[in-house]
Amino acid sequence: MNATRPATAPPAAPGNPIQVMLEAPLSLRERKKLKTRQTIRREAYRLIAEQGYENTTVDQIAAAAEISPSTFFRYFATKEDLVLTDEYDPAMIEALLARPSDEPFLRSCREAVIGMIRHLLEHEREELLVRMRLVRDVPALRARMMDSANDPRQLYLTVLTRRAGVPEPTFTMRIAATALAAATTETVLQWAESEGAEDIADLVDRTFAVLENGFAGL
Amino acid sequence: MNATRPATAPPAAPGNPIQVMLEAPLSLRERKKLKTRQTIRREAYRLIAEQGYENTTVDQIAAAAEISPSTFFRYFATKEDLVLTDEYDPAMIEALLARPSDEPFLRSCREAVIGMIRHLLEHEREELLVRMRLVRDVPALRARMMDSANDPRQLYLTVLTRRAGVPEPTFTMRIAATALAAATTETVLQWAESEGAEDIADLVDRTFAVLENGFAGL
DNA sequence: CCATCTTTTGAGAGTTACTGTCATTTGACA
DNA sequence: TGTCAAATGACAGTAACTCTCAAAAGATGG
Repeated sequence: MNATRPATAPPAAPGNPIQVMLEAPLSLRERKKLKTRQTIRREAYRLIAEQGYENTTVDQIAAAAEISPSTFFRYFATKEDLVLTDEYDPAMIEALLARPSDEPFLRSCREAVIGMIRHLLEHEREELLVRMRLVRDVPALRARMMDSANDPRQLYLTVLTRRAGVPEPTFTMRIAATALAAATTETVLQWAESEGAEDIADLVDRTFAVLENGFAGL
Repeated sequence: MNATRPATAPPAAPGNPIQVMLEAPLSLRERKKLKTRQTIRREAYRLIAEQGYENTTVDQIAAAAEISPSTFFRYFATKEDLVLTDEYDPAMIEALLARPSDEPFLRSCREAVIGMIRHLLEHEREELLVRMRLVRDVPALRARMMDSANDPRQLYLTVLTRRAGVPEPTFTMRIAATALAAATTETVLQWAESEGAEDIADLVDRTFAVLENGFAGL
């Protein structure tokens, strides 16, 4: 995560660590890679917006991005990853681990989730909405969204395990992480359902209220 | 079996409704269909046990079941459906609706889930274990398992909505159904993880304990 | 039992997401 | 500038589906 390893004196960049990480000095190669990745995504979203997800083929996307289809799969393992991949997990883990470890886990999560979402709303609200709409509408995406590789479950599990200082997660932790991941994901989907009209922080609050109260009143 | 003619006076068959439903007079056509379906599944499981899920092609399954590949897809919309399709939802819904409607929903669920699982263990423990092992090991299956079409989420949602006597599920209900579905599915997967050694009823109890107590102690 | 209608099936061709290989290009670095 | 490693493109292949159409088999009315 620091300089490209190119031991060639990266210029010191002060500021918050995330910024630093994002604006780290990149070699020409890596700048190109990043640019290609962005181009692919941009062209893909454009085509998908025009024609729909299923009607847009990888070949079309590759053509629009001016790369070969082979190259597409070097950037995204599957077509679904175009929509499902993000890079927030490390930040989430950090935010969660930063909370006092004697705080109830649900509370830690609520704070971390709300913090993350605030950040997303500020910086890429539109993209988030587009993505969630797609996940909402395309069955293949909805399914994959819940896959353990891509979803927050592993994240919660990691944090729970580390907080408890045990080597392996317990049964209870697995259940908690799974339920929590499903609930938070569903919350964002419900926000997309309202086309972003609802206050997502409020929705998150209501979600955690259900969980904290043991599903009371149902 | 008898009555090749469903339209005219099916013989009254007393007994429990499920039995009746299952042993209903079937036309020759329908009996054949059922048999084909069973053959496909049996041959598929056999091949999968020998070669693994990914290495077993639909063409192989079709050949083993002595049908054409086209026909395979008339019986199972996708290869995944071979493993993921079951017919327990109606019984689950009934069991849930049969519980007193002033009972806390979580308690109703626990009872219904345990009842259903007891039934499964008695009648098809091995098949359940095989299926859950597959779901556990094959990413594509794990992913699809969580898809709203195949999972218990819709089921819980239906019951919650009907119990409340409202036309549309509320946000809270959606969250609850989602979390609950994820938790129960994960429980069965964890049971498969132990190769069926753990007492599944005990696992279910522990799962509901986590949910009822608002994830306390984590 | 026959004639007709409907459902089920098989054959085959086509699409698309993905995989693997190999030669060529391009940036890194000395 | 020359050498090496990473990135790319061209190409061939696989397997899960989809569609269409004609043949086979069960259902139905006489």
